[in-house]
Amino acid sequence: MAKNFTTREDNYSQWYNDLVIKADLAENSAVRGCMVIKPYGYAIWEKMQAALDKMFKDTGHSNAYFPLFIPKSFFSREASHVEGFAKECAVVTHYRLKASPDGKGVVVDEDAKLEEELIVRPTSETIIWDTYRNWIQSYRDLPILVNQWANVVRWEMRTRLFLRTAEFLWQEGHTAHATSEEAIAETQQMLEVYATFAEEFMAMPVLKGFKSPNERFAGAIETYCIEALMQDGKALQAGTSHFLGQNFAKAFDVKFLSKENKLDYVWATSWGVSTRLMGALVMAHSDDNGLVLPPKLAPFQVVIVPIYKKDEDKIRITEKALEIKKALISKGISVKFDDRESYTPGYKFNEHEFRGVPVRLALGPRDLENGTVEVARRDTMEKEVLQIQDIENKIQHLLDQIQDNLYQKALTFRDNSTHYVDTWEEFVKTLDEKAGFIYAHWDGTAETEQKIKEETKATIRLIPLIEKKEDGKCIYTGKPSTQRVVFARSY
RNA sequence: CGGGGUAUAGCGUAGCCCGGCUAGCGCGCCUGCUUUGGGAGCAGGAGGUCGCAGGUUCGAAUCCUGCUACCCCGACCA
Repeated sequence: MAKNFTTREDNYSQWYNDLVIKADLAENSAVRGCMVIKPYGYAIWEKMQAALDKMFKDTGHSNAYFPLFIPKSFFSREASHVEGFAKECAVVTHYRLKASPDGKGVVVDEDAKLEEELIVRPTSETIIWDTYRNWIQSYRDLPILVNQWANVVRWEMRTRLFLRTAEFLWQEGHTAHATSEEAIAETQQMLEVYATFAEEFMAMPVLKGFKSPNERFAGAIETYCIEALMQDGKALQAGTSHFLGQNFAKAFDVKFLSKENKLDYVWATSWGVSTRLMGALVMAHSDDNGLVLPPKLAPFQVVIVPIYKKDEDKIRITEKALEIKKALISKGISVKFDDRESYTPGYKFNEHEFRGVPVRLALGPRDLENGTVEVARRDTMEKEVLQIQDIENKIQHLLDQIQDNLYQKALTFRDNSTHYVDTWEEFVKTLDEKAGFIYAHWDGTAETEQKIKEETKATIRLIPLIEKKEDGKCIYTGKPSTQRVVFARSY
């Protein structure tokens, strides 16, 4: 059991905050709402990036980079887009400082006022579509399949490490297509990519669906999303993919000539996931002993801790440990040999457990005698002693098992936290007593959705993609409905 | 941005009501010796603008005012 560490039952949000800081993932910075992502946390993000980036490339996308700053006028071009983001934009108004009159520090030089103010991007649709205008003349220029890895700024009132910060890292894909069908297919394809990533790499099951008009991205025709369930029964939006129709093409006058020599507006998509996934990852698997990482995203999959008393043991154990390390590396397993001398084995055990290293090997004099090694897995906290012989294959198998077990555990949890309700009383009761995803009928109006939100804080997380048509009555108004939607309280 | 709370060494805290501090303790840190199969022990040592700025007072960590940051609850949101 970790020292001075809040348990989930005791205070879930405190548990999360403590975990992020004590597992060395991130910390608050001197700038309000902005975090410092520490090396260990960033290493996990890099693993996520690498996996996603490969999936983007495999589906034909290329990376590019667009400016951090966006001319203010660009924003006003697409009406609902401005409306959605205006309240949380950081604005650059000047380009120079000068020594302050009292000689203490610097002040903004009022003479250096920008002719047109610049917005720090909260998302890049506008600058990108302004650019695409010059890239696109005919159907031969399409599709454009571009992604960018970048930071964005949304001036949030209340922030939490990874889950909501004023500045965050993400990727945003922006594609341009000749037809509506192709753009919709792209939107759905990227949703699948996100779902696959969440399930295969993060070991986190997700629901796929699309948003109600209320929850839709500002400027989109349709917003698709994946939603995951956290251990406290709250939902977390883990990724979004938007079909933007011709909204941005019209706003930025991006037209192309078709094969038939007809001029038409270009069809668009955009899609993104952010460092918020780090928060999702923490909350999906971790326990009261600290972080639990799926092997596919762990900075180190295996840590080897040597145990010795005498110097001669140390030499022999180090030699054997390095041998094991080499064998594991030959199988593509990432290994850290923790030979720090200033910490005891017990200390190291606790530290690596807290940081979520999937597998720990402990190697001492007894093991040398017997040709064995002690293997401890983080997900179940089980220990066993194995023959060193063929250890690389055994560990590889174990890592696969851990990855799978984490997914199954999360899936079982989600299944047990998914409820079907048909009456308002049941709905309110389930929300308060069980939380989780609630499938219920809704009359399809924004008013009803808003009322439900006001009364219960629950929102429609998504309208399931796989349409199971089922006649029913709206839990709030009793009006007819043809399909259940998913409600939950959310992050 | 509204309501509440907190701010003392790297971290966690005592002291604050009732001013007298040369600011105490635990963890961590440094040095040495002994240790090492689940957060080692002993000895010695370093480390503080008491969040910031004013004010009251012979004297302020302590009382007053303003500001800032963080936490919790709302509104907003990935």
